[in-house]
Amino acid sequence: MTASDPRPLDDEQLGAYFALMDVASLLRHAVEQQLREAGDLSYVQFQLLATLGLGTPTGTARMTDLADRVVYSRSGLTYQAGLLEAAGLVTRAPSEEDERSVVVSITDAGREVLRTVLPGHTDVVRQQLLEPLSRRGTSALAGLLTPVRDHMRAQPPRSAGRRRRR
Amino acid sequence: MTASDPRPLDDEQLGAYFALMDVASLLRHAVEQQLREAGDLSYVQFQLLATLGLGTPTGTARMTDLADRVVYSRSGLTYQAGLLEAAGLVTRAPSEEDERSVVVSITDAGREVLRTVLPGHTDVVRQQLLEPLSRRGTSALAGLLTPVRDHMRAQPPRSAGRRRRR
DNA sequence: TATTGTTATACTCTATAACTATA
DNA sequence: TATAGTTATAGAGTATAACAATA
Repeated sequence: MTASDPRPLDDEQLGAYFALMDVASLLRHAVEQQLREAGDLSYVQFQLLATLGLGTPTGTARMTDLADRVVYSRSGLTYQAGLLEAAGLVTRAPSEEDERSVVVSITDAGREVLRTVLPGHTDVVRQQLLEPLSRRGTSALAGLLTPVRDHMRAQPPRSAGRRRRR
Repeated sequence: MTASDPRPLDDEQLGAYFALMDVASLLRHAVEQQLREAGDLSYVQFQLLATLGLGTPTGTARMTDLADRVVYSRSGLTYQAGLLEAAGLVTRAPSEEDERSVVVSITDAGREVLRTVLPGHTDVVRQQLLEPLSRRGTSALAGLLTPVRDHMRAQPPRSAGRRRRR
């Protein structure tokens, strides 16, 4: 527990904070519309498919690891994974190493949906975010925010947090 | 309507996009927890109060202007404004210039809640976002994202969009 | 006719707590 | 005992369409 700085944020700090939140919020809204129309996916569902299909070599992940990465509660992931499974885009099977764990795998149909959705998705991201940033800005933004994400993720994990705090 | 670029995003572009979305998502989650505990506010409600209390000289705004800035549908804003009004944090009154419009005003109680919530809010933003960014990074981030927000907002407004597209 | 705002409604999503099963 | 995951449940939030009132 660090002592808190009593000074209010200055205009530049507030500007960075609100700009970040507004841009992400507007972008997410735009992107969600595209995903819904192109593939009947929510953004969270897209994140899950993208994590499995683009972010791992095997196309598989444990439920808890997915929850820590994408969703903030275990039951939330169970719900979303259930929807994806019902749509045939992922499968769930008990892990062979640890019988408590469940391994989620993207299916061929899941990869197909990802392929279908990706071009339009890319268009939206390019038009809304990347175009006004330009090449150099894109690089700078990634350089700034990637360490921030790492810093945030280094803090106590979301899925287990509640449980451990009892 | 611009022709779409058929090339997929490269790693740097994907990195910037996902880092932005992840950071905003994690930050929003952290901030929402603080707002709920400190002042029983959702993030949207905080945005509304902050827009009125910090973003305008008069502490007032029209419903439609608030909707365009904060929420994405008129009915969504009616709902949130209703909650804030029931809590005594804002008032709503018909505009004198245009009888169709409703002017929302932050109350003293609303400003008080804002004051109560702000120090803890600031702590979270500082610890999660600003500290790892450092001074220079904060400035750079604001410089990158403010034009992006302007670019996004220059596009057809959210509240009227659906209606006009009929 | 177009715009402002509200209402009714239905739906999606999320989190909490209780529970089962395995380590 | 601790961890992985599910279920039941309840609540918050959002959007759509239909509506009333004013410009």
